[in-house]
Amino acid sequence: MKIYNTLSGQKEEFLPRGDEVKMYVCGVTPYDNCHIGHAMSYIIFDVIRRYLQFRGYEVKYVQNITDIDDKIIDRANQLSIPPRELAEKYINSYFEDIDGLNIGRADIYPRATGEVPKIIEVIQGLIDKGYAYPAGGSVYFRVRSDPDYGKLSHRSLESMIAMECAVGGDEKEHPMDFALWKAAKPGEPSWQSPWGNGRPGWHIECSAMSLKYLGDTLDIHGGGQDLIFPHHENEIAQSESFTGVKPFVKYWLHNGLLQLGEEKMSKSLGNLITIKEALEKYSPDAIRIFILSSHYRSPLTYSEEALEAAERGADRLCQAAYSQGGGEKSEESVDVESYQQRFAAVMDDDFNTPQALAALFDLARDINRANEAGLGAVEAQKVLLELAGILGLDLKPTWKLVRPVGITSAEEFGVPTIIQTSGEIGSEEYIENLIRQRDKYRQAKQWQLADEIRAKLVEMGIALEDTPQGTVWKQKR
RNA sequence: GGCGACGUAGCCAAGUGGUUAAGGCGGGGGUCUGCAAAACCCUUAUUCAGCGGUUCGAAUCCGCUCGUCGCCUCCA
Repeated sequence: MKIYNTLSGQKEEFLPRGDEVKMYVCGVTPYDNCHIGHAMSYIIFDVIRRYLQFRGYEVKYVQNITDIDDKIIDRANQLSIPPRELAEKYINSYFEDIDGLNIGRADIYPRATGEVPKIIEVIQGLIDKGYAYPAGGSVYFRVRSDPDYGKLSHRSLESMIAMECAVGGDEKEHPMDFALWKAAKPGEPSWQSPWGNGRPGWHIECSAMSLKYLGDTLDIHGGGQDLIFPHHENEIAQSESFTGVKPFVKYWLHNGLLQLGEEKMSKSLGNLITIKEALEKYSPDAIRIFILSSHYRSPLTYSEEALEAAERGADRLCQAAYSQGGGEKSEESVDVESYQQRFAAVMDDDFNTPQALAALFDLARDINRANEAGLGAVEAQKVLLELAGILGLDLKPTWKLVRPVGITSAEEFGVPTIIQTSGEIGSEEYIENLIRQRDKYRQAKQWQLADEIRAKLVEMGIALEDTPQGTVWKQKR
């Protein structure tokens, strides 16, 4: 298996250090609802984890929650609620979102506020070794003490300072030095430390948590490309300086960013579509297909059109997974092995999900073809579901079958122009009664009346399909 | 200003030196169907932003031009 490593800028053979793959992905700062840019990142790493497991690896997956930072404090103050309450609310919202998108949960979700002792331990260690210094109640990392600083983002300290963006902090020795610990301001939540009351800086929690839960070296560390600098660069500096062990991370993986229109979708720009909004309009499978149909390292632009295309694609896969063959011949006619191999081969090449999806669509066509010819495709359908499952696609059947009814008396067509049915309007009972009524008209070859009912159902957003087994229907999204 | 990515059919999007340029959506024609729907079959890029170069051979490598985007500040 080959994986593209941001650190080397190349695809590398994937060789985890132990039996268990140690995987860490940067999580959310819960001060607002997540948008589909976040969904993109978490879906991609969910697929990577599922695929590793499929390939037989044990995976230990840790994802942090930054439940204390400037934005949480600001927003909480605006709303006049405690920061903890705000964070709690959006952590719950986050879990609803990932569950809704069929994203598997990480094994551990450590929270910054729950890891303060470990954070203090790491900071103290860095001070002791001369990599950090306290100043004015805060503690800063001394970037000049790390000769490797800039190796992930491929830039030099000189080039960073060249842009006179060196902001603030007269107390810092070097403009690029960054905070490990922030001195408490009045009214902010704070913790006691050897340097006075304060709270953790942004980058230090990830170092502390990954060291604590996964050890000195991780196999995979993931996140969006916007985290490469400064966040991940700083994590490397902190972790490698603290442990003296290199590398901190064997494979750095970064996903491309979701664009909305001409710009990156982001909370600060406010140009976003939340996961909840997306899930109201589209199925989880459609959202996943949309995201996985482009390579994870490429940027992707959100559009309604693309999501709708993905929705139809999801329908197509689902249809193929559950369609019934007409024939008696049970002999398997699809070469499932070639599809399994093709799927694995493209996923082995830096998780080429667009190619993996292409394989699934080809397999779906083969299944339909077999069914059309009355040949067996049961095994192929199982394989389709299995491979789709690696991409986190559920392919849940949405069609419901209504069996045909016989005509019991001619009177049933006595007052044919009035569509009447029992059950609460819009309920399943109501819909299925209408379908049975239409069925009777069809058997009596009263096409116009039958079509009238179908038109009424279509108006209600119900799609009908007449099959040899009966009429199936579903609510269109 | 520095670093990086990208520009492939109506739309989305793979492919990165050599047989017919994946796949999805959409469009057109057909089969099936009472009609539909779904499905299946055929079809939809002689060509990969433009211009040069390297090569027996390039969408794929190199240079330049144009255009778009990301990072360098909080961000998945």
